[in-house]
Amino acid sequence: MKQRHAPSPQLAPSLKAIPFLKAAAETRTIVLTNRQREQLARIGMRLRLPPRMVIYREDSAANWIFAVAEGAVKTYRELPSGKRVVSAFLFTQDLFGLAENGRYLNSAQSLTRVTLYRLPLGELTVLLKHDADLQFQFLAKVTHELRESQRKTILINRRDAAGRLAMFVALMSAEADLTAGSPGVVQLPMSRSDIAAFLGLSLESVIRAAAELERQRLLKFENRRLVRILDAPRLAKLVAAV
Amino acid sequence: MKQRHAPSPQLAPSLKAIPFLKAAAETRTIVLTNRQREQLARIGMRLRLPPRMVIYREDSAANWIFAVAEGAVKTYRELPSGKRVVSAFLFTQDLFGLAENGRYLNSAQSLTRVTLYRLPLGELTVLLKHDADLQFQFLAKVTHELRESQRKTILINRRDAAGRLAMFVALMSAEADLTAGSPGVVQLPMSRSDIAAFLGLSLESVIRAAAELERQRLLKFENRRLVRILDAPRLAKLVAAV
DNA sequence: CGTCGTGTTGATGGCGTTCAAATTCAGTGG
DNA sequence: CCACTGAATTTGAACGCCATCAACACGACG
Repeated sequence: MKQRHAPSPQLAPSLKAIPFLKAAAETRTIVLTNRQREQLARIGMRLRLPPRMVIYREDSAANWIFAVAEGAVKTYRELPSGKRVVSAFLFTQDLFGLAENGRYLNSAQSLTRVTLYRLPLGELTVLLKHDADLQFQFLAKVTHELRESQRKTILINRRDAAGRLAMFVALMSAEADLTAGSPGVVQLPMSRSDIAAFLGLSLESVIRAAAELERQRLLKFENRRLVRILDAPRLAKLVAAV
Repeated sequence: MKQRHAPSPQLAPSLKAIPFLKAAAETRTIVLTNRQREQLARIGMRLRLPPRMVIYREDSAANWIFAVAEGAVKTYRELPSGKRVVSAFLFTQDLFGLAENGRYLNSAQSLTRVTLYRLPLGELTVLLKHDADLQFQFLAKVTHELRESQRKTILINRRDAAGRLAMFVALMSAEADLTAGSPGVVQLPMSRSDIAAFLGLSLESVIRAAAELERQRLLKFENRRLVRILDAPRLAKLVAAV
């Protein structure tokens, strides 16, 4: 019945977000207290899933919110035309399971082997209404996601495919920096099609953009799931050149 | 305290959002209690501003969050290239003033004469940490904005200018429905340039798209600030045809 | 009546989409 | 270890749409 003490930091539910209030330099991410993580662990369930598993479907009853402990997940929407749009890629300490009126707004699928925390929305709501500090962390997290979403909108507004792909790699690179790994080498757990569906480009355009960035000696696509950043300063310049 | 003496719904701070939990049909929007609105009114200040007034600038210290009581506001970003991107248009019961590390991420400007509530972020934070129910309403509101932002991303993904403009008019129409007004007639408090900057199109494309929608007898642009929806069903079909 | 900001129309070129076909890659089983 | 196989990726060619540049109209305001 009793949970083990002090769950591993990687595996206990935790959230990644830049606070909206001014914070000390080292407080770049919000941190849950051990007690809060224990509370979340108590109401939640830890799941391990293989790649390509559908976690939930659009329009189904939204009974849970999910926190990524390890691995990568994509959320996507099916448009009436049959096209798939990837709303977001989620990594360690990200939350997903956005709902409206008790229904999920998109579908979610694992990209890699993932470890998730599945939190019952009803119990979580009760918990949040009793623990304002915990809720504040969630508020900060959702605010963080809102910022990310607005950034994505700006990204999508770019007309040039190479610029969009550069921004995407920069994004993934920032992600990778948080999870260690050799600098300048970025893992891409998603397929080219997923990247295209995320960037709002055709698959072919993504590939041509990748070729263009290699031609410019900014990036080197070592293989399908690995990019090396060859010239970070020039890449940053291209990313900023909106 | 008697409910009858409630402050005017239009003017007291209030928030508009569809809840993420399943709710009764009539509970389509969240409602603050009178007590909560009084608390917000106590720490906040009511402002009346003329059109075209800059409310805050990108990168300046984010000391306040704003709630629209009446009127229309736009938030926008200046890109390095000098282009302006309109992040959002805000109307009655919307919240704006998104910050990161104590700095605003965009600028805000009034489009019409507006009445705002200006809430000091520090005091609001304290209030939220003491009143979990109130905070929950803010959480719901930010979640709502996140959904809106994701919808906008999908909107922007459309390639055809006419489709984007149709979606925009549909959006404004949904907005107008909440604030009364004759059905089928939609006010556009923003300029064509603003619409273009919001939709990620050139000004000329917006105008041509408008002409195209008139040619198809879907809309009639009565004047620069007024559209009439001529054929709602076909408009809806075009909007959905993503 | 002039002027400036806003809105409109026309012509051209570039870039991404689309359709089509070739090629590589990761499994799988022999 | 190697051949097989379907999926993912890559390359090529033509077309269409939107951005851009340029000229012009309109309307509010002095």
